[in-house]
Amino acid sequence: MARSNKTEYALLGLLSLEPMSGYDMKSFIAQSIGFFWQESYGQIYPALKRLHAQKLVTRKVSGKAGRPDRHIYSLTAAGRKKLREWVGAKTEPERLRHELLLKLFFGPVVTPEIHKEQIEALLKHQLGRLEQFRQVEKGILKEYDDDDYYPYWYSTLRFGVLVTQARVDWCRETLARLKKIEKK
Amino acid sequence: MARSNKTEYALLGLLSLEPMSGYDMKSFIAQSIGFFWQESYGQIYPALKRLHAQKLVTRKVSGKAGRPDRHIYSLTAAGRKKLREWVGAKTEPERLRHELLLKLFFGPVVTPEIHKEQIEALLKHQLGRLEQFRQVEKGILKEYDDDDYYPYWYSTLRFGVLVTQARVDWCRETLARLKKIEKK
DNA sequence: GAGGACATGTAATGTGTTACATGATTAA
DNA sequence: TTAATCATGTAACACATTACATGTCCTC
Repeated sequence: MARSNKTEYALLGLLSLEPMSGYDMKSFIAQSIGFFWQESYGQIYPALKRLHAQKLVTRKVSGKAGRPDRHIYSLTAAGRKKLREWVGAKTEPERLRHELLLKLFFGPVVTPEIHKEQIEALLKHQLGRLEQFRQVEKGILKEYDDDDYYPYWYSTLRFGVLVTQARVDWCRETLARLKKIEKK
Repeated sequence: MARSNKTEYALLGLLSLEPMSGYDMKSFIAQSIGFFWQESYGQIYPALKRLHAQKLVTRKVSGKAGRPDRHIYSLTAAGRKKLREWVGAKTEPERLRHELLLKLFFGPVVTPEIHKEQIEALLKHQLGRLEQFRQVEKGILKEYDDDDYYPYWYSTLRFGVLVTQARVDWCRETLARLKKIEKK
């Protein structure tokens, strides 16, 4: 493993679903795993070049009239092997860097009112996401019910639901705690 | 705001608690907010230099025999003002980059057994953290009960407890789901 | 005619960790 | 005697986002 470039593994993973271009990858990510993973073109295109140089993917150029060429990448056997190794390798737990919690930690430097505004904004945001997850949950049930991928994709969605719900609960209990401070 | 350097605000915040050195900051962070915020010396020392150049902090050098000099920084009025502005400013929601979820999303590329191992390792880790949080919760109740900071520090801790508990729940339900796949 | 989708790519910039450099004191 | 703690700082490297560059087609 050593210094593993996670972007490269993410792209290999996407190609294990189906052959696609860098452009496809960006929009696929946005529509599916965007809430826990994101990549920019500035990462994707150089990474694809490196993967191609290592023969972990193949490239086919397909041109349509009046459209820029599409570079369609496919996984090679070596690429699939590399992907499998990564999936099986030890995963370091994520580190948070949570700006709102940091602000809250320095509490008395501002009024409780200001912290309340911050948390209300976060709560609103999380409730919106929760609603989105519920919508996706419905969609996934109808479309993919019998697919091999279904339990895996459903599991990632459930992560979103459970963690977002926990964050919503936290916002509410923290708002209540801040109200108590104001009364003093 | 524009391009705000979060490290600098974090350090201003720490100095709002009490004057301290860069070295102090690193260890303070590790013992308190480390689970949602971290800084390295490579960030801290240059940031302190910049804050000093902007007169947001003052520096006093205190030397003890046989020990390297300590540079003790304190917040200036301008620094405190800057800190308050940041706390009140809009906070962008955090973005996750969750490697384990990414691996899971590519599910059928390996056996369910491999995903189970991954999630069991995560579960073990999260349970350890949960236990730590419970210990800190006890400690905080005894020591800081009547402090101005108490509700704020307690709130950050509660975030850890609630979100970690949600992750634990997720691990368990996902393990159950993976078992069903194996049976097929 | 303005803006967005399509499509690939590089450059600049920001931001973060790790390794290196120095060197005394103290505890195992 | 080996390692950890104390203490500051720089340099190298890794990784990510955003801006820039190019250019057509299609929709409002």
